[in-house]
Amino acid sequence: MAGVNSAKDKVHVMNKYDKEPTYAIGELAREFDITPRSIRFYEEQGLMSPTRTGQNRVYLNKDRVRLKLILRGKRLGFSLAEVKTLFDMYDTNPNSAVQLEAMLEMTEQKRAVLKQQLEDIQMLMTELDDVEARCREELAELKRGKIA
Amino acid sequence: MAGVNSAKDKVHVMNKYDKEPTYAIGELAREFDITPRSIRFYEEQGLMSPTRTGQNRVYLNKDRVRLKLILRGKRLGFSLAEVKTLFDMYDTNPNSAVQLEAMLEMTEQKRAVLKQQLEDIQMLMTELDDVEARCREELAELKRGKIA
DNA sequence: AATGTAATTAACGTTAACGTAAACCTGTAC
DNA sequence: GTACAGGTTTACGTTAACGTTAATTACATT
Repeated sequence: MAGVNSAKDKVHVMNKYDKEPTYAIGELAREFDITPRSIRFYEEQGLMSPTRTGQNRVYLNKDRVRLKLILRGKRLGFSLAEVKTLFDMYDTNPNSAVQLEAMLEMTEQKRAVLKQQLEDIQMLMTELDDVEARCREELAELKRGKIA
Repeated sequence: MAGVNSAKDKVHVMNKYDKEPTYAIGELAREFDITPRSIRFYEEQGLMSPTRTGQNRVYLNKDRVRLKLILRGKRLGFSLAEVKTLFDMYDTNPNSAVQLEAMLEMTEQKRAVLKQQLEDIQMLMTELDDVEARCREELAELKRGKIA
């Protein structure tokens, strides 16, 4: 359905004195450079629940914020399931100590993973240095005619 | 088949004066804390080719080293396919000038990728720092009773 | 009326890296 | 002489995060 955000449509969800902006799925998709399919998938996983106009999804600011948080979580290396548990906690008991500590625990975990990756990368880099040095040496010898 | 590494079996692959150690699949699996299934899978993907005693796989030191490299590559986020191309490059014509040049080019590429990954990880870490700091602050305020 | 654009649901496809039977063989130990 | 421990192949199952049709609906424009 086109024109979800046209003036005519918006009459259904807000009036002249209540103009919270709404978004169609395509708009959000473009804004965050993802596909509508992804957004529907997030909903299917229980990460969002936009309202409807007829059968069309209508997103409010809170939904947009949620989407932003989902993507941010993904960038941080959280799975959708992990993001969902955070959301669920926030939904049932916002800003509780329990929730904050859960968040801290998760970030600690990710930090450990990242630390391991850093060490591995540094090890591989020195190994690359080795391989490269040996390559250059063999090449030099080849060109000096010492081999072949 | 049990006892691949028994003295009797080893007669087939080495004598009193040539004692390169051999490993059964289960030994390597335990040593690196993976399953035999994984090791067979790596072979299926062309990453290793252990010798056989009858139908049983027998691993030499070079195979063990390969396995170690595979696992390190995985920890670094390389796919098995990527690890394989690296192996293939090293295996084919290790001494030709052309191959050496190609290898150098490849290591340069990998180095660039690793550098990018390093930067990404560092960015993620600072983002995690941010999130964590805000969490701790909110927690502190909670405990000071400033928020119910 | 026809065309175009955006939306919907349903459901199967994809990729990587294995997990998990099932059915078999076989040397070693009790 | 049989049970066990470990090995074998073959092949289908699993997970995450979507991609990709397909078939349909509905509004907007020409």
